[in-house]
Amino acid sequence: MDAINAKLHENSYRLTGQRKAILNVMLENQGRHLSAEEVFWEARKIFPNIGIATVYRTLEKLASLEVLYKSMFEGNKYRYELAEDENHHHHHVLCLACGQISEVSGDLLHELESKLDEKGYKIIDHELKFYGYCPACNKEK
Amino acid sequence: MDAINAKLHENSYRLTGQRKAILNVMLENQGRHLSAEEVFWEARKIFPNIGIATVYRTLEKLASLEVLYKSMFEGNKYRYELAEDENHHHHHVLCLACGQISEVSGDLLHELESKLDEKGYKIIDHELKFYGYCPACNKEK
DNA sequence: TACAATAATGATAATTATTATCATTATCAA
DNA sequence: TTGATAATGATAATAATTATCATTATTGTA
Ligand SMILES: [Mn+2]
Ligand SMILES: [Mn+2]
Ligand SMILES: [Zn+2]
Ligand SMILES: [Zn+2]
Repeated sequence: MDAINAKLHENSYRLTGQRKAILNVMLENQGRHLSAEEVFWEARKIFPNIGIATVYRTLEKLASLEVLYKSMFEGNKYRYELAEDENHHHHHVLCLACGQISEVSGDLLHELESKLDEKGYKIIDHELKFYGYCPACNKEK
Repeated sequence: MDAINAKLHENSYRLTGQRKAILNVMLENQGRHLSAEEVFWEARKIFPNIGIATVYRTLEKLASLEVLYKSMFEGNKYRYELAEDENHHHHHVLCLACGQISEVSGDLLHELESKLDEKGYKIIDHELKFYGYCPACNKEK
């Protein structure tokens, strides 16, 4: 939290009550991937008058500072999670039956990236999603 | 085109003039990734009265038959392209400077997929995107 | 401490892509 | 030819996000 505060301060972003509330929501929900609206309702429990615009603005700001990581799963809305590692993020498995999002840490993509380097590309980041069935749903069939 | 017609027929989807126009647009733009609106304007040149709703409906249908492949790049709108291979699709490199989308064929993901299999997942598909600079933009710097 | 500059907020309007509705028209199979 | 069904186009509705703007809060400085 102090690290985050410092990061905000560096960029002259003020750590207001609203932003604190949103950060608390994200900290309390580590491992989950929350939509802006979900964050909004959780944040209201801590800071009742917070507006949805502030939630969107704050999530955006925190994502741009890489405090949060923003991604899209079903293709209609963004979801946010705390960005643990500075350098590289993990990948996701989306269950086609129950919608559960689980995570994969292994990173076999450097090989492919270096192939692209050889071709003249400069790869900065990548995003990988798996679609399938989680162990629970897979067992049921 | 005959293969596509057969596919439509199997599912009792009629190959109307509008659908033919849209398919022509996609065939004439192989390698490109078109949004619904781009398809709409191109299709109007062939079939002037075609409506945007028909374009959306047709793209959706063709994607569900795997004649087209649908994906999202910048996070606001879907893009469509002809699906060449029945089995597995290619991956994309999005240039952070010029926005150009290029393609990668190599597929090193089976390794990761089999690791997930061992954990009890059943992986059906995956989606991989690289973000970086294309050779041209990379040279400029 | 008071003040002026600046940043942040909340309400709400606007935007954008997509989907739903529905009356009309086209196509198919018998 | 005809009746059933599918497809179409115009347009309304939806849903997520962004923009606007007047008001309020915070900050560093005099
Ligand atoms: Mn995650
Ligand atoms: Mn492609
Ligand atoms: Zn599941
Ligand atoms: Zn480029």
